[in-house]
Amino acid sequence: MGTDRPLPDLATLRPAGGKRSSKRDQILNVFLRQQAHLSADELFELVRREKAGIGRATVYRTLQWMVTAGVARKVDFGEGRSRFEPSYRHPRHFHLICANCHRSSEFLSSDVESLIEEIAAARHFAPSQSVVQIFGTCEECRTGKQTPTIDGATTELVFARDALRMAIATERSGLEFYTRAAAMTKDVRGRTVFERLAGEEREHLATLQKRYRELIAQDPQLESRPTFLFFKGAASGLFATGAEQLRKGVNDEQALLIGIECERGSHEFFKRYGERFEDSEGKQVFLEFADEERAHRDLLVREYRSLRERQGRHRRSRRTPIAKRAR
Amino acid sequence: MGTDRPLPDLATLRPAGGKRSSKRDQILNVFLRQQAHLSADELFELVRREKAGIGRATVYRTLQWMVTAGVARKVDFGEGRSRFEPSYRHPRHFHLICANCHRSSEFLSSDVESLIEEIAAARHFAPSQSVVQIFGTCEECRTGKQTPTIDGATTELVFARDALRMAIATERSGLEFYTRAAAMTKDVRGRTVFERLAGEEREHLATLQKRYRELIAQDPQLESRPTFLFFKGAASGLFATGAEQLRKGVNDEQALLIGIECERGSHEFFKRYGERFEDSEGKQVFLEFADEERAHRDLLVREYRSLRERQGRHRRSRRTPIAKRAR
DNA sequence: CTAGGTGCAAATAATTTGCAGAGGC
DNA sequence: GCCTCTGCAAATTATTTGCACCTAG
Repeated sequence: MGTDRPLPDLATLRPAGGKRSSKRDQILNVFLRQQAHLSADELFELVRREKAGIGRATVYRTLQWMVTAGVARKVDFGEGRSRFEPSYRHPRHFHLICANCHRSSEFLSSDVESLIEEIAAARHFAPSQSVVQIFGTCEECRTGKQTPTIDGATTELVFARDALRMAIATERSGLEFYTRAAAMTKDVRGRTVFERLAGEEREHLATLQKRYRELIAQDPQLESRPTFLFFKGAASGLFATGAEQLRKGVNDEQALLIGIECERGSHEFFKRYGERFEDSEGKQVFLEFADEERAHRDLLVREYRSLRERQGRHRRSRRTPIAKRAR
Repeated sequence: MGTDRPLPDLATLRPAGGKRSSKRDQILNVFLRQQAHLSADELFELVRREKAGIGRATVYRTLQWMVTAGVARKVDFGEGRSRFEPSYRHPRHFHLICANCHRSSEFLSSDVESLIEEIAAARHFAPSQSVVQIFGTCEECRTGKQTPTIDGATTELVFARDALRMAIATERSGLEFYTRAAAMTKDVRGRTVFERLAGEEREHLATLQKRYRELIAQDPQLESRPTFLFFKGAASGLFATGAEQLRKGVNDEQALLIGIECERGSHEFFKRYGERFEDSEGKQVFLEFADEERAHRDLLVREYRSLRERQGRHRRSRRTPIAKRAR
């Protein structure tokens, strides 16, 4: 398990501020291979087991340095000593901590993050890091029965799974939006655009689902593992609201504008989230999806311009069209 | 300042599990008078200043006991030592912690709380306590200029202020809802009910605003102090959604049902929040408001029943699609 | 009378520091 | 050669414990 996980390039991770060092690399190496939250002393033990002659103080000093360098993050579960975790994978994440078995499990929540940002902004506070810890009793300690978990070895997979789930939900909602928009658009060209987008969504949906199935195949338990990434907006968000607006009745132009707005928002979201993470399948999914959304938006924008132009031409008498291709 | 803040009854706070004790009361007393987050040693210093002959160990033991007894809460700001805060005032609250000046400031957020609950539920985790800490730089450290703060002496006032603000926002939104509902309701009796409710909202709104002004008069800076209680749903929540639905067009019966739903939700929220806190003006506001919402809901329910009854009587001549309400 | 509370000093535990020597640039 | 890193041991800091003594019920 796990030792074969691709480690990030040490040179990249170790920023300026210290000498090349030999021992540091040793310690860093051992540290990065771990998947649990280590205490300084546990790390010391591990290091000494691999190579004798490294002092405890050095481990402490190296940990300090790793934290200031941003390679490691210090977490405090209230045990009276600090634990450390590599920070390269998920820049921000939060913890569920079982008061009984002392194990911790991680999660991401873009909803919590944005609330925190809002609150900080309201207080004119410049946030640098936030800690969210939910203490309580885990399912296993409560019911006794063992349930699939997310450990270091599976985090990547689960993250990818959740990214895909979000993308699929958004895609579904987009498909519904475009289908509805196509059905109600009067302008022929506009309708064609919506139909084309609906088609693309359908196609891409199929791709995503295939990819999802492939991912699932990598770990038979993957689907039953707990949610890692919480985000309420994916399915119930932009496109759903857009479809809602369509239902109330709008004209062709408005439908296009709504579509543009949805794609823009969706693109922003996926891009922002995708950029937050280190290389991984999940990041990939986010970024690809962001790209697709932008392409769609561009298409809609072109169509919107064209519609306006044709309307303008019609409204006046007839003028020579200037086929301006945006990009 | 501040020593005259009414202290909660010691007998109530000190639960079974220990002897009457004399020193403990001393320590507890000093502790409860404080408004800052004390470290064990700081408390020891304070206690020894008031009465010599109390050992450091006793302070530590008493703090431990206070925590298990639920009188105090242990907070960890990552300084390598624990701090403690009395837990009687706000059962749950979170912290903004300035990494520069090491001061911390508190906030409440029902939004964060509910997200946390959702996440815990999704993970089948039974949460008991949650910690949210936002580390960063406070406004004062960043800009140098001093801004009004929330300290122990003003927390109660600010909490009451925010409770009132929420109530006022909800009331406003309710007023709009009922005004709109009254305007579009065809049934005379139903319209009268909506008008009456609109009237009540208007009246209560005036009361709340008066109360708000009185509160503000107690502290000239009160209005400019930062937000303590974050809750997005108050103004933009239930009633606003309800009004939105009205705008889309509904019949009398549906309008009543929407009203009932809004009042129910609103009542639940204010009740739940009101129950969470120790005696204070803010709690008062929440509970009173909860009561009012329930009264309104009851009125609407009665009216709804009456309408159904009357419709039943004239069933054959009226076009009455009976919207089945599940839930 | 007796269980639990208390002070003091000593013990732990986690982490830091002083200092002489080693190693990278 | 200079400056930083490193190991070791000693120091510091926060907190706990052992133990003889006290006090409320």
